Amino acid sequence: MTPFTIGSLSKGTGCNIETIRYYERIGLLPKPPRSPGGHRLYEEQHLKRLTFVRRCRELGFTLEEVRSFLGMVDGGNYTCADVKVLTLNHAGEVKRKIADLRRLEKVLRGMAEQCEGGEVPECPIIDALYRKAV
Amino acid sequence: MTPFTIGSLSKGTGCNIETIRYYERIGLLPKPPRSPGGHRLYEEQHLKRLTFVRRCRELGFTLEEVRSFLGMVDGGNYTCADVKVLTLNHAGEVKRKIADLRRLEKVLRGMAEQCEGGEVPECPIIDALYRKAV
DNA sequence: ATGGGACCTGTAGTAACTATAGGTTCAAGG
DNA sequence: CCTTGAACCTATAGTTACTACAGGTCCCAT
Repeated sequence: MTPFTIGSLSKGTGCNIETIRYYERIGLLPKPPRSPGGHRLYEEQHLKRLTFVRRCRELGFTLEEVRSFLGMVDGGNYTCADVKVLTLNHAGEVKRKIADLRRLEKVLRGMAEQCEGGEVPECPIIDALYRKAV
Repeated sequence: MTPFTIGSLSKGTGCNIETIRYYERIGLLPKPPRSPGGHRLYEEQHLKRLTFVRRCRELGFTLEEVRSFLGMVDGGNYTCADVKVLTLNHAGEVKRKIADLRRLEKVLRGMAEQCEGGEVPECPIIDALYRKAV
């Protein structure tokens, strides 16, 4: 259980060093103790917390949402129901985003289909962009 | 064919005024002529160009991609094939993004399912975030 | 001629990092 | 013990694509 440096924390979490310092600056991670020379010294708890943050980010939660998760956890004043609501809301947003992107892909492929891809500068895609509504 | 103001251009395209000025600043839209008092005066061509830009943005192209479309159009040195490649590449990216989000939604719903939503502070979602890999 | 809405410029703020400059500390090899 | 170079430090600026001021000017209908 010897403390480790920011470089090790970075490797252990896959989170890059600048980002770790950034999280500390905005108050998402606690200020860790320092070595006599001023280097940050981390322990297991920091690694866990940062892992939590990164996982939330991978799931598409904003830093503010992560902050409120952490606030609940730190305060111990959350209920399972609270967390479930946040999670399902977020899942709903993701679903909407998927629907948007699906529509988008369809439009793009539709445009490309009308295009013969020849060596001429008359292109139905460009025309579509100039004229058609999405 | 009388020239119109930035407010009308904004209404005609659904693009907000600050954004129009921003596009001009970064060289995506040409600097239009001005009234004696310094107000911007637009014509049909500007409206078409801005519509093109907004449509590309709705389709998820970055401003740099839009810039290269416009460069091709302005230079007249593009072929239908060029445009098709860019479009299909972009469609591929969108497809990948959809796949990611689908995986994401599944994880989120899976986590929520394991949660009874009770009034207790022991929450399987929080546990999952602390422990499981995505 | 006057009031107020539309316009002007320039700057700063947003999210979530990433990158750079210019300096200090640490640990391993000689 | 000393040196060297990798890893660390701070502070600031840049990224994308806008958006939001502040503080002023213009235009046009009454």
